[in-house]
Amino acid sequence: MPELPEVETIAASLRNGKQGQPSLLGMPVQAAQVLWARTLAGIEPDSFITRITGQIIQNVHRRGKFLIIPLSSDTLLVHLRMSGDLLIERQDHPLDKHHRLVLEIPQGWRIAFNDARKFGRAWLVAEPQSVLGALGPEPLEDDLTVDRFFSMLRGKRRQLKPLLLDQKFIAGLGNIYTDESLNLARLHPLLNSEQVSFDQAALLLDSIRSVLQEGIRRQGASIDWVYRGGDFQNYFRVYQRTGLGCLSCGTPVQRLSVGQRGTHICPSCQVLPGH
DNA sequence: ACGAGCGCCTGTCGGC
DNA sequence: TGCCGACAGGCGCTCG
Repeated sequence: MPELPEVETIAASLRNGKQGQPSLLGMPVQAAQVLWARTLAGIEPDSFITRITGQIIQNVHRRGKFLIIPLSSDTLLVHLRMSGDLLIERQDHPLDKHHRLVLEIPQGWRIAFNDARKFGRAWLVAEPQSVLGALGPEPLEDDLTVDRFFSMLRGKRRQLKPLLLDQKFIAGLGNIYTDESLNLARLHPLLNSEQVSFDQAALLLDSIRSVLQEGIRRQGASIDWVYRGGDFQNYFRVYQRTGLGCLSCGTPVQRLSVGQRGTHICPSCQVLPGH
C-alpha cells in the first residue's frame, strides 16, 4: 500500500495526533503483544517484548518508505510493504484478525500494526543505520541536485522504471508514483538510464517531486480495500486508468508489464526512441 | 551489472 | 453459487 506520501502522512499523524487520537510523543510503551512472529526482523518475540517495554517514544519520522520511531535507548523501524498500516486505537477495541503487533501506551490507547498480507516488518535496533544504511537519496531533499541525479542516471545502464523502484537508487518511490512521474516527464519506463539527457533528467526530477508533493498534500492515495483516507487516487494521470484518455492528449492509457509490475503509460506521450 | 522468475501472504474481482 | 486465475501500493533471493 504505502509509498513515500502515504508513509509521510502516517508519520505526521502519529507525531502530531489528529482528531480523536493522541500524539505518540513522550508516550511510554507499557506492554507489547506479538501476534505474528515473522513480523519481527532479527529478534524473537520474547526479547522484543522485554526490550521495548518501558521505552519512551521520542519522535516519529520517515526515511524512504520506513517509519522511524526513536525510543529511549533503541529505535523501532517499521516497513509496511504492501498492505501494512499503523493504527492508534482504544485498548478495549477487539483485536482485528490482521493485527500482527500491538503496543500498549497510556490512557487506554494502543498502537496496532495491521497487515493482511504479512509482508510488513518491524525492527528494534540500537543503530538505525544498520537497516537504513543502503537507501538512496531522499527525492524531496535539496542535496539531490539535478547534476547529481543526472550523473546517477548516467552511471547506470538500467530501464528507468525498475531503476526508480530500486530503493538503493532513490528512496520512497513505488509503483504508483513511478508511473505518474514517468508520465509527467513524458519518459518511457523502458528507456535506458544512460540515454537520458540532462534536460530529461531535470524534468524527471521535477516530475518526481511534484507528484510526491501532490501525493503528500492529498494525504496519499486510497485504493481498493486498503483505505487510508487520502484522495490522491482521484488525480492519477495513468495509474489504473487503462483505456481511459491521457490527460494531455486523449490517447487511451496502455497497461504493460515491466519487471513483473503493472505499468501504465500514454503511448503517444511516452515514446521509446527507435520504436 | 542487469533482468527475469519466484517466494512470501491474503484478499478481491471478473469470467465461466 | 462456487471455482479458478489474475492481480495487488514491496522486496529479497537465485540464476543466467
